[in-house]
Amino acid sequence: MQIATWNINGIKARLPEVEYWLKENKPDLVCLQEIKSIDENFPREVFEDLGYNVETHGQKSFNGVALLSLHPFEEVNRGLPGDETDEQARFIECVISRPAGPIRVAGIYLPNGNPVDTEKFPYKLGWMDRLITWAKDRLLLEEPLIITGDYNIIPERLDTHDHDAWWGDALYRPESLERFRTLQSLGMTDALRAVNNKEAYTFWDFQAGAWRKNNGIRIDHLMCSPQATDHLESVEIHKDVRGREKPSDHVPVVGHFSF
DNA sequence: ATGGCGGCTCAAAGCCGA
Repeated sequence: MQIATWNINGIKARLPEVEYWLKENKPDLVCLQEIKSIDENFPREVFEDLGYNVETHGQKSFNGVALLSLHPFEEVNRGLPGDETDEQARFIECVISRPAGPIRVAGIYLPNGNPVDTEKFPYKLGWMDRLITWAKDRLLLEEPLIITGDYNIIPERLDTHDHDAWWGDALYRPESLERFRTLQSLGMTDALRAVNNKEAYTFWDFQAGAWRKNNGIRIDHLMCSPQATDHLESVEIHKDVRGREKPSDHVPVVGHFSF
């Protein structure tokens, strides 16, 4: 089974690319971030025609996440618990069923958090604290659990082209990394890093020739519970997608699992 | 990154992302 994450930076602008990529790769389950669309305007029929079940948690102009699955959804939950006042659409969770049992997947768009001297940074940290609380609860189920999406976290030095340029940014500083480490210490494994100990980026800025110069960072992750990690076979970063016509600034990351 | 690009929007210039 292939489970993928992709921050598409706007479904309206990216629909032809997403459609092309799905046809080429036929992943079982895709978590999309930054659909930048309300639920009513999401082009679900396009994906349904390709055989996908579609669930969205949209928002006007900004954020918004979606799930596309070739397998029926057994359960879908929208919004990260823990703060009733949070109106940003950044979390959607589902359960799909396989003969061997359920597989639980959460698609997340973790807040960027910049600039760090504004309310955006504590919002990011609070969101991560809520994610940790939620993950602790879900891990008690001892199911295959994959929390995947745009984490807006650079896990380590190997994941940036320029440590000095990024260190101190909301994506790469102690308060953010401490919380990412907490998630790891709970038993969530960084799938890419578990199978590949080399430089591997998932994002290149639109600006300053970042793609041309390979000035990238790795911020899109598949974090796997022990029961999911047991079935992890490989992880592919579809880097070529960044070089296509009218690309997103993120590329798809695909986990291959033996379930 | 003192933001150069790109997407979004009450549709021009401003907000947002990372």
